[in-house]
Amino acid sequence: MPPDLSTTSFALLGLLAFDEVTSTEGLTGYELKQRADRTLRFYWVSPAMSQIYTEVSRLHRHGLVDTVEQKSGRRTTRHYRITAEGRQSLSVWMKTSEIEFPVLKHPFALRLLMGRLMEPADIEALLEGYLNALVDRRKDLLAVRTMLGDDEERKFPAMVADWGLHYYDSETEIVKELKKRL
Amino acid sequence: MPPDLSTTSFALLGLLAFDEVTSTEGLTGYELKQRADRTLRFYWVSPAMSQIYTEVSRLHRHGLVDTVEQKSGRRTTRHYRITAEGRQSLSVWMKTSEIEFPVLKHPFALRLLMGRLMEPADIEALLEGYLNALVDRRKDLLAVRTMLGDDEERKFPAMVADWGLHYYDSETEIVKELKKRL
DNA sequence: TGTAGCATGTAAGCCGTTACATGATTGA
DNA sequence: TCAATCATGTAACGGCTTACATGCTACA
Repeated sequence: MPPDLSTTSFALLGLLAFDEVTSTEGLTGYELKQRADRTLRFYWVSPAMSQIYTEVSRLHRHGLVDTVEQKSGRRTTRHYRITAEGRQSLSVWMKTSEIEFPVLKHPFALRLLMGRLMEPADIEALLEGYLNALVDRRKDLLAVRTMLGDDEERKFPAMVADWGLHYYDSETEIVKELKKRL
Repeated sequence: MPPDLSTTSFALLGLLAFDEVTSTEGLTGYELKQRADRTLRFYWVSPAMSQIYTEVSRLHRHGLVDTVEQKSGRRTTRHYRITAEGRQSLSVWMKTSEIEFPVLKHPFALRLLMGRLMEPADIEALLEGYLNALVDRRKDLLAVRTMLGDDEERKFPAMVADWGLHYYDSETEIVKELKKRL
């Protein structure tokens, strides 16, 4: 039975599992944050640096990762790698944990809900603002998608990136329609 | 300048603002939770009862709501109404607060991201499970949408409900496509 | 030489949850 | 009379953020 860790913990462990395929020396906390910014943030969250370090030492305490330390001066740089136990735990978690329905925290939709309290021009500006934000986000995600390419190795991250792009496109579509309906 | 409250606080204040149109005696914490379950949970969160009571007394402390108390036996039932100051604060918040890009916590997408660690049959079951959950959710939201009807009074909640339905339909569509791509 | 990026961590505190405790009212 | 629903609240704690503190490395 895998230790009872948060989804975020397992998500980070997943990043380490994925990294294992390509590299051997493991990832630092800093690098983990970069990976999270590139993938996790679109479908989960990208935890703060301080949170990354907390999670990674928790994983270490449970034996799910091991570390390679590099000393330079009075500083220690730690590279984390998933262990056999970690792979096992992750796999069990993937198969057995309860999967909650997605949670959406949508500040734009929340404000539209209270549209009665705003001027028509403000509502229009609100939706326009969201459309612009979507353009930026889509650009970021498309860059990730392009980087992933079409090889088998990254098939699943690519699928999830396509999923995200589809979502952003769908949002753009409905928000344009809603704007017309104002 | 409105007091610095969480988005959830303002969301609850928004429910009270909306209620004011139709009723006069205000809402209890319990009723507030029911409203949140009907609307907020689809685009934000439906806070736990304990959180509702915490927020509502915070709003009271800031003078954004007032209370009408009904005593029966040794229990007190409190009805909360938005005050003029509350309306003002809410309106300022709506116009001036920074609007963050939506946050999606998507446990299904997160697992698909690590698809490499699963058997093909498990991945299929994962997506199938999400499709089923979407059917249930859509049913709930459709019931809400139907209840809202098409009168001007509830125009914005209706728009946001339509937005939600569009989102669930879009998810269903892309997940079916992804299933084929497996 | 100074600043941007790499790198690690602690402390304080907010938001929100679950568990627990209590009591009134309605209707089968 | 007993269960469901209405109704309120406290305590403990988890997860996560921001602010703060520190130091190395490369390069303009």
